[in-house]
Amino acid sequence: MSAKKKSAPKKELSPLALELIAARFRALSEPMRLRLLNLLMGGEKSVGQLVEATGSSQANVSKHLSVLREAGMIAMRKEGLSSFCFIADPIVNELCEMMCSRLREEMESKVQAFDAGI
Amino acid sequence: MSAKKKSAPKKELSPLALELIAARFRALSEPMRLRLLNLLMGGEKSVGQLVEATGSSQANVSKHLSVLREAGMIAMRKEGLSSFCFIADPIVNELCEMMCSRLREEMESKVQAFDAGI
DNA sequence: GGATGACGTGACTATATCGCCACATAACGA
DNA sequence: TCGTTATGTGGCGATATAGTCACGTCATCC
Repeated sequence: MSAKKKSAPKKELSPLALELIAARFRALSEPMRLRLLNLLMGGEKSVGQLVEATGSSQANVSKHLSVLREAGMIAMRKEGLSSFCFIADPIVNELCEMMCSRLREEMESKVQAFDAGI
Repeated sequence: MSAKKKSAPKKELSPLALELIAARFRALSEPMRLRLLNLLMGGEKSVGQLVEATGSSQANVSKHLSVLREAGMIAMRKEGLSSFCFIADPIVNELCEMMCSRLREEMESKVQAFDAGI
């Protein structure tokens, strides 16, 4: 074949791949879902615990958990009456921490620019 | 102070931080914007070039570029009649490549599970 | 000055999503 | 079986967003 794998001067992503990637980012694009993920980073929790921790309604939490589950970011484990959620994709931690540190850098640079009188 | 920086057993994110992080992920949650970013990974391009490459309308491309610009992911450079766009935040490459490779892993594991007859 | 090309922007429609409500479902105990 | 508890789900209204159309703006060329 003439195609060389390592060169790849221009790799166009297929519409399906674009939609899949967008869907995963979309799952992370809501503050409430980020909050739930942030809580789950401290270990698995039941839906009720998440409801109490967030102060939101149970229905709302349940729907957001469904979104995260369909995106493959969390998984559920049933135990008696309760359903326990846990992070199923380690990429969640990486992505969130990366974004957090990046935001912190930006804000700090803005503070520096402000202090410099620019 | 009693608070130790390195321990941080539970770090709750502020509503502002959550909204800022969500806004950045939201900018990446649309296939068309991912497509534009993917094109810009090959180097800076004018708006017209992006319009031609995507086949979308000029107005639509312009609006998506505005979203990416407000999210701080790209920047513009005017040269004569044209405006050239380029990726301003290196996190874009990392995030997209990370997500791409993660998706590839998942799909491959699904293929293996399918081949295994599960 | 007037015409042209490249780009941004406001108005509009269609669609998607959030949060809430009520209700349905499943598991457990008396 | 009946009631209680924990969770999932369909419907609803309000809001947000993608895409399109038309128009405005700015730089360039005649």
